[in-house]
Amino acid sequence: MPKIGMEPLRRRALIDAAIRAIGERGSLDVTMSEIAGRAGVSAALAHHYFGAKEDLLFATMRHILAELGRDLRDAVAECAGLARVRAIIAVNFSQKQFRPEIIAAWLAFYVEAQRTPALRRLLRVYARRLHSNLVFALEPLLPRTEAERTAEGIAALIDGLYIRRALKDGPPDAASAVALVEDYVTLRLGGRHDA
Amino acid sequence: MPKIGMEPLRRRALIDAAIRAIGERGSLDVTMSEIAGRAGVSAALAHHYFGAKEDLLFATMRHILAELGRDLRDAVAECAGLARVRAIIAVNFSQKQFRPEIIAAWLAFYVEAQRTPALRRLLRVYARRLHSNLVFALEPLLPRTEAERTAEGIAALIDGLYIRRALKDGPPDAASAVALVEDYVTLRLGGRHDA
DNA sequence: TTTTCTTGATTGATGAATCAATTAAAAATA
DNA sequence: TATTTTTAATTGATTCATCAATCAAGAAAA
Repeated sequence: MPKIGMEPLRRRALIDAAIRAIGERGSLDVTMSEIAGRAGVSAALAHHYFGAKEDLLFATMRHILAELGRDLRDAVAECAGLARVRAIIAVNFSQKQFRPEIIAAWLAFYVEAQRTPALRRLLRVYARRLHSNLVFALEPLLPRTEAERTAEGIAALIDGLYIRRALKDGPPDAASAVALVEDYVTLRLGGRHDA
Repeated sequence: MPKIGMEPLRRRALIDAAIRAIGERGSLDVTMSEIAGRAGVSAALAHHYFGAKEDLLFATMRHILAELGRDLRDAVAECAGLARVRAIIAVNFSQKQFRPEIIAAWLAFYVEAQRTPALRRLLRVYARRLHSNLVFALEPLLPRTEAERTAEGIAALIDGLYIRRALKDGPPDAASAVALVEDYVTLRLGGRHDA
C-alpha cells in the first residue's frame, strides 16, 4: 500500500482554510497566520508548502475553479440544447457554489485579478470556457450571432446576481436567481423551444 | 467676494486622486502617500483633512455615488416609461461612468463593503434607489410583479457587465453593453411598447 | 498676533518571509 | 531485532519592510 506524505493533506487543508477565512472576512486581506491557524498548523508551515502567500491564494482560486469545472462537466454530460443551458445555470446557483464563502471569494479574486496577471488569466480562461459551453448549447436553438449574444447575457446575469447577492444578508436565494436567468433564456428563445 | 479656504479644494483633489489611484491599482490597497502624492500634497495633510484612511475612502465612494446620482437625476428628468428606463441604462454606461477607474472603484468598494458596515449601507441605499427608479419607470408598462422582476434583471445585468468588463482590456465597449440591456428590456416588454 | 496650512520625522503595529532548531518517521545497516 | 542514518514535518523566534497615524514645528495668510 502506497503510504502518502503529509503534503497533499496539508495543502488541501490550507486551501479549505483559506476559502473559509476569505469568506468570513469577505476579502483576500487575510493573514497567513489566520489561514494556517484555521488549518491547525503554523504560518511557517503554510509558507513551507506554498512558498508565498500569493501562491496559496492562487492555488485557492484554482481549486474553486476546478471544483466548479468538475460540477459543470458532470451536470452537462448527456444533455444538449436547452437542457444543457439550464444545467449550466443550475450548477452556478447550486447549493455547493452559490454560498456566501464562495461568492465572497469570487468577488475578492475578481478584484485581485486587476493586479495579478496570473489570476487575471485564470479568470479569463474560465470565462471563455463558460462562454463556449453556453454557445455550444445554444447553437442548435439560435442563429450564431444570437447565441453569442445570449451567452453574454447569461454570463453577465450570473455574475451580476453573484455580486448583488454579496450586499444582501441571510442565506442566498438560489431559486429566484435561477428563475431570473431562465426567464431570460426563455425570452431569448422567443417561444421556439424546439430542442 | 467670499474667499474660501483650502479645505474644499484639498478634499476634492484628494478624492479625485484616490479615484485615480484606486483605478490604477484596481483595488483599495493604495497608500495614503500614494493618494496624497497624486494630489500634490503630503500624506500628513490627507490625514489632517480626512482623519483616517477609511474616512477618505468612504468619502470617495460617496463622491462616486453622488455623481452617478446627479447624472441619473439629470438624465431622468422629463422622461417617463420606456424612455426613462433607457435613460437610466444610458447613464450607467455613459462615458463618464463606464470607464476603467470608476469600474475598478465600484468593484473594489463592493468587496470592501463586505467588511465595512458603513460602506455596505451606502451601497445598499444606492441599490435600492436604482431599483425604485426602475420600477417606477416600468410600472406603467408592466404589472407590478413583472416590473419588480425586470428591474432586478436590469440591475443584475448592469453589475454583471461592469464586473465582466474588469477582466477585459482596451477601452470599454459601452455601446454593446447598452444594447444587451436594452434588448433585455425589449424582450421583457414583449412587444407592448405602448409608452 | 493669531489662525490656517503644511510637512518631515517619528512611532507603533502589523504581517510576510526566513531560519535554525526540534521532533517524528522511514530507511538503511549491522 | 536493535541501532544508526537520513529524510520529512513542524514550529518559535527573528528579521525586514510597509504604512497608518501622530506631532512638533515651520511657513503663509489674515
